[in-house]
Parts: sequence; C-alpha cells; structure tokens
Amino acid sequence: MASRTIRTPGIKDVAALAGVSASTASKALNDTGQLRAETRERVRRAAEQLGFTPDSRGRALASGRSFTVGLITTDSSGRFSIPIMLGAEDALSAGEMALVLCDTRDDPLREQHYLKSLVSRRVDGIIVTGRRTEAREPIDVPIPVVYAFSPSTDPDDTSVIVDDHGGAASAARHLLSLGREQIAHVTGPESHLSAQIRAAATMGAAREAFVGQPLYGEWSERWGRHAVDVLLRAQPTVDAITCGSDQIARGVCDRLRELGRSVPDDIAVTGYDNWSVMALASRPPLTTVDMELEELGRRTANLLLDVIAGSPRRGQLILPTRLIPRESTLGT
Amino acid sequence: MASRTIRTPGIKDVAALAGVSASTASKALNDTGQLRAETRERVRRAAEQLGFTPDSRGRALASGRSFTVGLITTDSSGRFSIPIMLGAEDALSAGEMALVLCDTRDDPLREQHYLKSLVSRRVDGIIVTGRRTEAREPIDVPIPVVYAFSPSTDPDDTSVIVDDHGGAASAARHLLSLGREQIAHVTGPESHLSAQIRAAATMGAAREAFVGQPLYGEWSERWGRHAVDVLLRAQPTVDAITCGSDQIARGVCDRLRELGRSVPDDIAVTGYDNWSVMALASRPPLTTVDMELEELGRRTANLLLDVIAGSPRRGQLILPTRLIPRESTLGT
DNA sequence: GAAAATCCGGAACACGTTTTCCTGGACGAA
DNA sequence: TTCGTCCAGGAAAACGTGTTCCGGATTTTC
Repeated sequence: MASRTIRTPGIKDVAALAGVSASTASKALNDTGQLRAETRERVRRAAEQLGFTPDSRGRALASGRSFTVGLITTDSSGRFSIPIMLGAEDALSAGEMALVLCDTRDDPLREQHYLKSLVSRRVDGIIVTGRRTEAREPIDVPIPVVYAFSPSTDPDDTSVIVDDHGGAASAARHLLSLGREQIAHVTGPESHLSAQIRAAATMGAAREAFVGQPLYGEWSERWGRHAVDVLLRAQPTVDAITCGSDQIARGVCDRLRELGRSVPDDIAVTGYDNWSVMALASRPPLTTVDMELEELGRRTANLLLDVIAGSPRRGQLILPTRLIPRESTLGT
Repeated sequence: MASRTIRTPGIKDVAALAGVSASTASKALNDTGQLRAETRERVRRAAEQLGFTPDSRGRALASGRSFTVGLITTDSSGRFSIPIMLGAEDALSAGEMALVLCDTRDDPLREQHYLKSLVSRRVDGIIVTGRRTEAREPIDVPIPVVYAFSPSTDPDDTSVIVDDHGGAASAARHLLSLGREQIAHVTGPESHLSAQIRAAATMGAAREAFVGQPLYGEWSERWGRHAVDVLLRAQPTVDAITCGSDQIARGVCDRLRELGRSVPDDIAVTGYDNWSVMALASRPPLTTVDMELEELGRRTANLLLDVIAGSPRRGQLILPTRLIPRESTLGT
C-alpha cells in the first residue's frame, strides 16, 4: 500500500512542501488572512512547483457556491440560441464561471430532467432561452433565473429581449430617408409574434408610405420569391420591400433579379437577422437588422451574475438592434 | 439563531424524518447496502416528502468523480461544432453527465485558461473538437480526452473523424451510376486538408470520367458561380460537377441556371455537408453528402464514457458519411 | 520590566455525501 | 446453553477546501 496510485496534488501536499499547515496554504493562495509576505511567496512557489490546481469541488462545498450556471435552451440548433449561448459563455468565463449546456429539444420531460440535474448540481443560476420571441412559462426552481430572447410570462421575472419593434421601424425609416415612397412588407407566419410585431412596426414607421397589407407566409426563400409575384401584381409601383428575415429577403432579391427589376435602383430590399450566409451571399448583399444576440447573451449573463450577487434587476430589459446598411438599399 | 434561513433539505433531514441515520438514508436511496425493504421505502417516502435532491457536490467529492465532461471547441459558431456538441450532449445526458461548454475562439490563451478550469473542476473527461479536419496538437491534461472531427496528431490518442474520402467517393460513384461521363470537381482552398482529400477521392472514384483538374477556390457561393464560368470554358462538355460544399454547389446551380443549362438534365451537381439552408433552398435541391455530425458527437461521447469507465479504445475511429440524393442529380 | 497590542500561523470544524467498518441482536445448529 | 452466522443499521472516516477561533511569539507602550 506504500505506493498509492499517483494523485493530483492537494492543498495539503502544497502545505507540506512549504512547511506550513493546510489552512495557512489556503490563506496564502487566496490572499486572505494575516500572513507574512515571505510565507505567502513560499507557499505560492510550492504550489507552482507541484502544479497544484485547487479542486473546485471542495471549494464549491465550502463556499456554498458551485461557480456554475446552467443554460437551458429549447433548441440550440437554432441560429438564435447559439450566439446567445456564446455571448453568455464569454461573459461567464471572465468571472470564472462554467456554463453547462442543456438542450431540451422542446420536450417538457427533458426540461424537467435537466432542471432536476441543475438543481442537484446546486448551480448558481440558470439562463433560459428559446427560439421564439413569445413569452414562455417560467420555470420553478429555488435558484436565480434570467430569461433571454423568450421572456417569462411573469413580468416580475428578469428577462432580456430584443427590441423587435425598433428593429423593424429602423429599417422602414432607413428606406424613408432614402426617399422611398411605397414600402411593402413580406414576413413569416402571422402566428409568430415576431412577424406580427415587425409588421406592425413597419406600418407604424412607414405611415402613408406603406402600401397594401403585410404579406404573411413562411420563413423561407421560396416564400420570398413567391411573395414578389403576389406583391407586384397588387402593387406594381412599389419601390421598397422590407422583409421579416434575411432568407425571405434573399428570395425576394432573387426573384426580382429574375424579373429584370434592379435592386436597389427599382426596388430596395431589407432583411432581418444579419445572418451572414444569407445577407452576404445575397445578390446584392442585404441591408438588414442585426439583433446583436451575442451582446444579448452577454448582458443576460451579467444580469444573472448581478442576481447571484444579490442585486436583482427585475422586469424586462429591451436591447436595441442595429441596422446594417448594404447594397440592397444603398446600391454600389 | 434559532430560525436559520431556509435551506434545501439535506440527506440528514431525510434521515431524521425517516428516523434513521444519514448513512442508512444514503444506502436506501442508492439501493446499496443491506436494508429492510420497509426501511428503504420509509426513507424514500421521507425524501419524496421533503423534495430532497442530492447535492452532487458532496457526491462528487465522495465518489471521486464529478459527473461532468468538458467540451472544448475552437469555434462553436461554426456549423460543424454545433451538431457535434448536440450529439455529445445528448449521449451524455442519458448517463447523467453534464456538459460544460468552452469556446476557445481559436485563442491558445483562452484554451489554456479553459483547460485549467476544467482540470480544477476535476471533470471526468474532455471532448476536443475543431472546425477543420486537420489533425491538431493534443492537449496535455491528466484526464481522459477524446478528439472529435479534428483528430489528435498523436495516433495513440482516441479520435473520431469523418470518412471524408468515402464521402466524396460516394458522390462520384453516384454520378457514375447515373451514367455521367465527364465529372468535374469544384472545392475550397487547396490549403484545406478536407478540400484535398475530397478532390483526391473524387478523382480516384471517377477515374477516366474525371475531366480536367480540381478547381480550388473558397468555400463560398460566389466562388461556385465563378467556377462555372472557368469550368465551361475549359470543359464545355462536362455533364456533372461535384462540389466540396453545399455553398459552392448552390453557387454552381445558380450560375448554371443563369446560363440556361439545366440541372440535372444538362449537368448534374452534388454538394457536401447537407447544410439544410443551402441544400434545400438551392434550385434544384442538392444531392449532397451528410457527415452525420450529430452521430459523430454521440459516438465521441460514448467513447469518452468508455475511457472513463476504464476501457479505452485507442486510435482513430472513422465514421461513414451518408449520401442524400435529391433533385440536383435525380431530376424531378 | 511588565502589560498590552499586534502579528502569524495552526487546530478544528463546516460543507454533503459515500463507504468502510463495526456492533448488537436474531436465529440456527450442536 | 453456547457458539457461529447473518442481518440491519449506526458511527466515523474520507473527499478537498474555506473559515473561524485561538494561542504563541514578537513588538510596542508606559
């Protein structure tokens, strides 16, 4: 039994090597307590020499915190959740927090399972995010929670959301400022809140320049192409189209080009999302609205850190979007 | 001090309520030790009544395991890492393991930081993944590691990779089986291993049906469009084009349509990646090669679980791809 | 020179669980 | 009756850290 299997060194090993007690070593490494500078240094060198990395399980137990937050997403495959995730992870890692990923795949059972697991891990906080802007049922855990993108239905919960209204309005105003006078709107299913909001905001901002009715369809290029035909039949003199997504906008551009209409000379087009594979690959590249989701993720994480630190900020935080002007409205 | 702040109940509370000792409660809840069935049941009811969830920090400390694995990715924004991540998370969550996400953003400093953090958390294992198929430097930690997508340069490490050669060959064989006799290949930068491999595999499988030289460029639609012009000038009689990515293939299709060439009647086209927003939105939808990355993630996770359990499987595991036939080769 | 203040560092405990070892009792066999 | 066996459950150690308290040593003060 003399030669135990090799372990990673613990604080006791460091202490022994430095010739002090474990508690002294702890104080030395954490810059706490009253120690001579020389002692501190000696312990530090010992730790260095042994390649000591403190075991956060012990620390977690002692401190009552786990330095971990859970991210629960209804679909991380979606392109909305991912930037949020990344932003959150970025903000958290700066604070030495780890992020554990839970993809529920929209399955309530899986969600329950994950919640239980996170509670059992005594996670310091939870971020909940979804792929729709509709408010969602709050989750019930004895742990700080912040909602991102999909707010909680409970207005007292902390939620960080995108200013969808402002985003759509900024696109419309951009077109007005370029002198466009007949603006149409093509977007996704009317059942989607974001489609409704964007349509309403567009009409509100365009006012008398808005022509016809918003065209609801699906979030696809195909619908964008088809919508052009519908639109041109009803409003042949339209000179601008704002779209509810970059995919739709790309379809719109493609179809317009096929019909020999120039973008933006004849008709200007705007997208929504700033999804680079769509917005940049489109011909011409799309003027679009960036929801700045990574920043949203960061803000969410920082808000969660505040809640954990004991100073919660309740209610909805609405983050601004950013208009990215490109050739589809400006020309070359 | 009598009314302490309300805590989540511990196993001792459960034990007290059931009238047994903590150790007995532990045994009852874990189906271990020698206990009367009646006692077990009593403890279970007590746990249920108190809504007891075991604290995994304590469990981690006692068991020596943390029931956590780290996923280190050089860019999780890439569309390759994400399905891998999801697959891994899926496989791990079944085993009650949590996955902590570490996005290094290709920064060696951040990678070091994350590694230190994972070691400090005494993670049970680490999955390393990247966005390129080139082998990468192994990481040096006293923890089981499995590499996914980007293998380790050390052949003794465990790596799970995609059969890029087989994938490209399957596309070429598919075209041959359809009677195509002049096959060209358009792909990404020659500096990318995957581009080289796919080109070589295409030539090998097409044999005398291969015309000209592989056209190397970039992974973009723009290059795909441009490549068509280059290609048709050099090889006017080509009747099939295999592409190194769906983006390139989409560009190829677009340009061919503009030139009045029918896909697939005049020229058949195949993509690579089965990236649905590209492959399905393309006109016509693309026959393409699916790398089954989510499955790769699952396999990787399961392999890691094996290593953790003590039965490592060294070397490279090469997973097959799947050919997805669609209209761009089959017609309607 | 003695008392007080200050500085250092160690012993012990807490955190929540699992696990090993041990004890007391019931039971059967000789 | 006595010995051994088996069962049910408890006490304590272990995991690795942080923290509180306390005592000894050194310095300061009168």
